[in-house]
Amino acid sequence: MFTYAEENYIKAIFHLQAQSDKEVSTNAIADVMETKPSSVTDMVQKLAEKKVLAYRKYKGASLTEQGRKVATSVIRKHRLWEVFLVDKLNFHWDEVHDIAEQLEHIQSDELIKRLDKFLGNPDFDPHGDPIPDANGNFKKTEKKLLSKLKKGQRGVCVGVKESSPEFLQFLDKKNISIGTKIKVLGKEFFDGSMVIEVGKNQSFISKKIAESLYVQTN
Amino acid sequence: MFTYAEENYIKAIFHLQAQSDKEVSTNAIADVMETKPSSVTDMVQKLAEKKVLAYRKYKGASLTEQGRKVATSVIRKHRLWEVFLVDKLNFHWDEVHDIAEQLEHIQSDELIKRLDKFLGNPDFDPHGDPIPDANGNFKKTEKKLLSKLKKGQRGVCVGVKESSPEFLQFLDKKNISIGTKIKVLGKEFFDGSMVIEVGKNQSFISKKIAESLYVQTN
DNA sequence: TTTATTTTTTAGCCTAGCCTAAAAATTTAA
DNA sequence: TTAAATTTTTAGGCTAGGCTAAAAAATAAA
Ligand SMILES: [Mn+2]
Ligand SMILES: [Mn+2]
Ligand SMILES: [Mn+2]
Ligand SMILES: [Mn+2]
Repeated sequence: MFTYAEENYIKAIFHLQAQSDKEVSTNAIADVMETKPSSVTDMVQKLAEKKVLAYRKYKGASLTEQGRKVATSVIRKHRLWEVFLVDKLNFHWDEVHDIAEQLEHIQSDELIKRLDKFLGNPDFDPHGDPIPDANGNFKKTEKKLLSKLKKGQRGVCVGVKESSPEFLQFLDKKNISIGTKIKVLGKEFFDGSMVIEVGKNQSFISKKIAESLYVQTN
Repeated sequence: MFTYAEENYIKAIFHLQAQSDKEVSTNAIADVMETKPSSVTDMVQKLAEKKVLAYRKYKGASLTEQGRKVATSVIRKHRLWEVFLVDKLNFHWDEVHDIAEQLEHIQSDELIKRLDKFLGNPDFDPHGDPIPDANGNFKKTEKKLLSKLKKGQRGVCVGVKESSPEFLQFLDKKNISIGTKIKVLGKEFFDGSMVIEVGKNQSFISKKIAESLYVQTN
């Protein structure tokens, strides 16, 4: 139905819209797709003809319901495969993204149905990102950025905002992973840095890090 | 390194050479690839430049050592994924080929290493075809066509020469699968048909079928 | 409210992989 | 050993998905 390139564009636009919700600019898409704006214009015009997005010249693109359906399907596949790689093949969470980028394009509804079952119908991927169901619905959770916590508050790490290998490896060094309990021991107003307790140890965390970690408080 | 199309051509040429060993003709390749001979000429010329095959105008193509390496790697992946689909996701053996055609192109040595281990380092795929090791070596077996058996001889089904869903579903109806014990009760000289014993039942088998089933005698 | 800058689109070109039609080489038949 | 049939290659064209350079529109600055 859709080529790999088309699926990747649709997915990228979905993620961009998740941030701002408005129409997505040509340049923004070119940025995340690592292509030139002129190539993006070509592609969004084709995707508009295919009815997966609405496109207004000089204004931008926004996915139609059909487009959202395609996007969530690809995202569902990506995240299920990541669970497979970590849970079944014992990959580390910083190694799975690139392989999942390939696997997400494999076409077979039956395969995904069975994979989902085989994995125990997981709700979250190894980075704490929610896995949409077959209808494209995400389970809502009340996670917040670690940076929002006040001194003395506790939270459980439930996700990462960015899942680059570099950042994930940094978290490993700090002994932080999904499920880790974190307590804010101190917070520096001036630069937003924090001192946190992880297990029996305490760590210094910059603002940048505190803004890349999702926690759940209860 | 190689595109999907290139990998598919290389794999097809490998399989054609496995039959005859000589140079493979343009038409033969076009046939199995379901493309036109002119497209094949284009592609083999490109693959010759990439050193995966030797090509002599009007004579045909034959894989180099490098080409064989690529082919066996793709075949290894295809068959390992088929094992995964059948053993882990409970697909039936007639459903897995098309999905494996996609999965065989996923690029990650580490993935295949781990998948192989996860599956228990299988030697054969669900159709009885040998899975080459990481160096491209196939385990030799002394299988023969069921049609070679004489009246009274027994054998165990170890493979199918052709694995189209239609044929596999036909075998299901006859209660034949990998590991099934078969005894030749009668053989018709005139048309090569056979009467065989499968479990407690007996079946009539045409020559075409008897020439599509591999058995091992001991 | 002009002018300058930035963003976006258009025009034209490229490669991969396919196609058809025609030419050339090879093989088979007479 | 010529003629006919088949196989293979070449020539030219098409679509997908990129690119650069130039034009046009939108936005920001003066
Ligand atoms: Mn990922
Ligand atoms: Mn993820
Ligand atoms: Mn197969
Ligand atoms: Mn097989």
